[in-house]
Amino acid sequence: MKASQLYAPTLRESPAEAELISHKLMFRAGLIRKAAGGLYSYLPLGWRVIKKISQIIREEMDAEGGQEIMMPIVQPSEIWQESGRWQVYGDEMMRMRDRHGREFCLGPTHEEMITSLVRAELRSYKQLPQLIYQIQNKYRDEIRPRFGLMRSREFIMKDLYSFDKDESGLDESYKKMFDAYTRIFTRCGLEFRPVEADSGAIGGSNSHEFTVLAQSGESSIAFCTNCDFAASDEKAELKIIIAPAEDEKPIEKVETPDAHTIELVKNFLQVPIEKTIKAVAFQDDDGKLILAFVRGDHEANEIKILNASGAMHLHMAEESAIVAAGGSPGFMSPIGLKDGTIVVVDQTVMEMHNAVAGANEKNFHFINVNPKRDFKNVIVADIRKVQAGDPCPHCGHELKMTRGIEVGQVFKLGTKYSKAMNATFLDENGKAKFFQMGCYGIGVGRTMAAAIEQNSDEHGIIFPRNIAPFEVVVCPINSKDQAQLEFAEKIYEELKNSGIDALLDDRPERAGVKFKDCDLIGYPMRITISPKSLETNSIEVKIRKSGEISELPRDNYLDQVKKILETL
RNA sequence: CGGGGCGUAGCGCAGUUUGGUAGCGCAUCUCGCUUGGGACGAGAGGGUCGCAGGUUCGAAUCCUGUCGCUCCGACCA
Repeated sequence: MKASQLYAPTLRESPAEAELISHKLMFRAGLIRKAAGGLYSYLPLGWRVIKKISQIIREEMDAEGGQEIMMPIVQPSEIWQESGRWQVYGDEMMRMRDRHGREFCLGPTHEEMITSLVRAELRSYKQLPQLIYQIQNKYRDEIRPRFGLMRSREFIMKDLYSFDKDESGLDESYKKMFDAYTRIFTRCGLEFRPVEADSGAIGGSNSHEFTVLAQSGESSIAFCTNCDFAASDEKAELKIIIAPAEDEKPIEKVETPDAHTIELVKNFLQVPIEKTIKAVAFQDDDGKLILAFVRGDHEANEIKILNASGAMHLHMAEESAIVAAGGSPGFMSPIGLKDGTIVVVDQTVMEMHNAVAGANEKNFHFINVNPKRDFKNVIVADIRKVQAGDPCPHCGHELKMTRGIEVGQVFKLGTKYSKAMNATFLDENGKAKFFQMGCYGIGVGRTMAAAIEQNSDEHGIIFPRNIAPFEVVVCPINSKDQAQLEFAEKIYEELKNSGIDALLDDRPERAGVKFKDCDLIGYPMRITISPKSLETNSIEVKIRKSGEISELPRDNYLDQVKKILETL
């Protein structure tokens, strides 16, 4: 490809709306353009990257026995009615009617579609397992699309669905995909972690998210400094922290004027924050009060509280509800509440001794609270959020927190969809059984964005070689100098002939302009052709990532170029 | 859905307070000059000022409505 013919409009300035580095750079480098909120066109350079990522995904899916298919984007409502998700999905689903008034949606995902497809044809255990995938646009009418390709309404996703005859088969399929994902993101040049995740609304028993480490990420993860453990902050299971043993003192009520926050209480009573217990009040959809207690320096984890309390949804409690249950906002404890109030206490709180907690009376706290002795009728569970410094639940070493971008997830669905949609096969004994299913997604556009988010500097993108729009750009200093241009063209042809994905920047621009564009777009390697090249019969190689420059003799540069590319 | 901000040339913005017939930088086109890090000079093209209605002799500017974008939050996997 010659740059003079390439549709790659680069910009000096980024649009005002772009917040993330990756968003700005994708826009400035001419990779994408916006059509409307959350809807993007991929220009030639951007699409080349997408195709390279897709190809890596294909190769790894196929290596595990995946078979590529293509299902319709437009899906009939009936299959969604069957699974019950036509209602559940809500406003996030893009819906439409045809001329006869029949309802359809633009597929936000394809569990229903694949299940309805497969149940007609896969009838025997002998046909299992099956790993079936597609790479295709998905539609989710996000309440707030943002960050360019990170959260868009139309996005490219690889979704694979596994069908197994039993749970151990599913375990195997899951493992295959887990390993394939690890290879895919490694090949894409990403620094990532598979993290244990909450399986959320898609359902199922087991789930990992593949998260690219980046400060701008939307999800927060905890990871161990010693072992492989990593989990999303919502999911991370925590060990009980046992406080040092103490003699239990009798409980005592003390006046704590205006000390309605933990900070004020600890200062007023001169106790360490680890000796305090704080409350968070929620109500469920029916208005029922749910009080959660965690140690003063800990944060309550809503998801865990939800699971522990059995509620469907939680929202912050109204003051009146707290008062009605016998509590006093800012001065709450599980002691002396009215019967029937749901109280969830963090497991670590139960191990505290002679602690400080509210007295359920304005301006009063209890001291010398011993939860095991003093708390009655409470649910004890792990309900706090992980924080930096917590011990790893696997090995006990210190956990650290980081932010990340979720680029893929793997779910064990089990029989959730096969049951709902009555998808069965006959087993060895001729008995009908539900498929054990798994689903495995990768956001292709998001992977591109994440790669850029993780690989850039003040000059622009630094593409990992495997997903770069071109591996090498050949850049004559002065394209109007016929000798230089011819020299560059020869190099370009030689690179192409030896299988290297090269671009010739033959634009009649000044060298500075071309260099700036090369850096902005982020080709891993630039080969500069200058008058000196002609004189000494050599080429100059510049590595985008390191800025390193080297002279290579014209005769045998190809092997060295290949060798260097291997490292990028 | 709540709260803030914004819609003026492809991009970034000024002009709006105090109505008087639209401007700057970048980009684009032509010519000259220049060619190792976004040069310079001269010239040119490009905007129903988001849309609709109203006030006015006159509206980018004031009023009403509407659409869209965007940020924070809530919601959601």
